[in-house]
Amino acid sequence: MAHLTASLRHRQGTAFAELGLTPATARALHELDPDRPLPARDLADRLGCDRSNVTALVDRLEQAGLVERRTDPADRRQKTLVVTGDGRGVRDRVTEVMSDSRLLAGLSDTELSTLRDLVWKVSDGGCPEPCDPA
Amino acid sequence: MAHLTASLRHRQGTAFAELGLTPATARALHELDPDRPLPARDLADRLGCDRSNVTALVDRLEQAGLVERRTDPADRRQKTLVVTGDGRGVRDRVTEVMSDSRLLAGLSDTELSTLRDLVWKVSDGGCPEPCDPA
DNA sequence: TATTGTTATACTCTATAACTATA
DNA sequence: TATAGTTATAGAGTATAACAATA
Repeated sequence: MAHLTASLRHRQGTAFAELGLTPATARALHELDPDRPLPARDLADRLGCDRSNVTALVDRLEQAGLVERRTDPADRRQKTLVVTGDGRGVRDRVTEVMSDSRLLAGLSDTELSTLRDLVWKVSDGGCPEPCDPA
Repeated sequence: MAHLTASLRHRQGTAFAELGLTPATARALHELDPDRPLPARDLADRLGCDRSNVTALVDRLEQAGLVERRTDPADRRQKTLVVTGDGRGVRDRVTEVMSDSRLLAGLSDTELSTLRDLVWKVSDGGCPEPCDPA
């Protein structure tokens, strides 16, 4: 198990680095909806982390030209996050990496669905929150 | 997959915290041999990280009374790490948590061995080093 | 000269708390 | 007063580089 998670993280981290992203910024980009602006607060919820972290994450995505901040006219406290044209392309690559096509290429369809079932069975027993929801 | 790794890390992190350990110190303690002193350099190799990090990790384990530093008489550059009596008990608990008995309790023996086989098959294709070995 | 452990430093990730501007 | 985003700060984890002691 430890072997699997280490292997997964290492390969994804390397692939993300080639896109100029860290694992956290890659995941943030992945959680954004390319077709609909998302308030920063909602992104924090999706990432399961505090809003304060989203600021730095989006700073870097914005600096890379992948995301834009826009003030919501309806509620001027909110800033919505919009994926740019460049951002869409990079986000697609991130999604590919996350679906682990290379990683799972060695498995047959049957093995793949068996693995998926077992993984779900194992992980469903646990807390759904990745971070402490206190 | 992401769900599984997040769930795993969350549960282990919580269990380690109850032992007064962080994930990294728990893993360091786990990699030590309770019956044979290990040079700090070898611990770094087992953890797949730089020697410089081992210093702080062992500092905390030593402060908690779980590990002792001893200068190797044969090569006075080396300091060997010895697990104390207290350390053995805590290390046993860490090993239990890592074997994930609670996590895997819902699976039958057959399912368990199938899962193990598939996980091995998937992870074997990757780089065995968790960190950048450059 | 090469190696062991340490220190100093930096960057990423994440958490809390205080601040601002809105509402 | 409550909320959204920001800033400041802290700690864990990990990396590189330079250093002292030893080989």
